[in-house]
Amino acid sequence: MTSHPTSPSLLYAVKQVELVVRSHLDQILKPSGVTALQYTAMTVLHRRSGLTAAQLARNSFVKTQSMADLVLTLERQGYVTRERDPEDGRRALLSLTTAGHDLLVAHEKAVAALEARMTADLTPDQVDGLRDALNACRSALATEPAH
Amino acid sequence: MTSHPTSPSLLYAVKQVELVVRSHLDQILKPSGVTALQYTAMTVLHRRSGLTAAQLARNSFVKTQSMADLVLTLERQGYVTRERDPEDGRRALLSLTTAGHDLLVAHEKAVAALEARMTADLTPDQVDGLRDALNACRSALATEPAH
DNA sequence: CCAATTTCAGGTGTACTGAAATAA
DNA sequence: CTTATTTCAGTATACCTGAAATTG
Repeated sequence: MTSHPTSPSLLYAVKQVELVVRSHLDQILKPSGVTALQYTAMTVLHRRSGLTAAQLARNSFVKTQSMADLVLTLERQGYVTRERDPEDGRRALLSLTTAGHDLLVAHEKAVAALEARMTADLTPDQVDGLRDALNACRSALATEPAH
Repeated sequence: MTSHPTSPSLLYAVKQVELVVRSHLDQILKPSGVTALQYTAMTVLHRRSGLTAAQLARNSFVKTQSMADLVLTLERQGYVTRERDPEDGRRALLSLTTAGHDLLVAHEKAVAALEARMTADLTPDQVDGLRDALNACRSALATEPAH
């Protein structure tokens, strides 16, 4: 349909999927006391240990202070540790603690099941196409959003 | 076990696109003083005038109180009005004011340009496929997430 | 001095829990 | 009585602006 003045756009569709995913993810994570955003940051740290908060922030398109807030919470909860970079005293390198790693493992299955449920009505080819398209969308917009 | 316990997932890809879109949208909307979420709610009201805050909340997979907060802000800013449903005194029907409508019109082009930029590297077929896939993902997860 | 990162101070927006009031 | 909706009170997190401090 191309007749709506503000027809449901792709931007809206992306936001809707993110909202419904987050509502389910929050339900899964509620017992652990971490939010979907905190969990996401932890999965990034798991894959790329030793990042600084500023690097994490750029990766997530938020201001460094916002990510610093989130990291501080995770540090207080004992899921993340902060160590000075011996080669650059300005940097505080982040990594998961054992508790942080355990938390990821504890929810691995439920999160995978959520993703499987989300894509239940798609063919494998459609899933691949969705992944590729999303990555292309991210890349196309991934410029510095003016700090 | 062997490779990535938490490899980049579709859930993560969706979140990444949402984050980068929001960072651009916030830049576009900053002069107006509305956030990306408030703007999104207004586009929904534009398409479906007369919704209640509770209906809007369900549409966005958030608690009614969260949406009530957002609506209150929009009302204070003069973008939304609230009128009692004459047929059901419990309900407060929401609709855009002229100012609210004008705000949507004022940003229509910039938002469309953002979407065009996002999909610049995709073929028209890929865009259609992305839209269909996202809608399927939303539908597959769109159950009541336990109020 | 300049650039990157962190930190501090302060503020608004988002979203939640829990509970109470209102009306069908 | 039950249910849907709104409203009130309080809290934690998310995200921002602006500025200062540290180090390279």
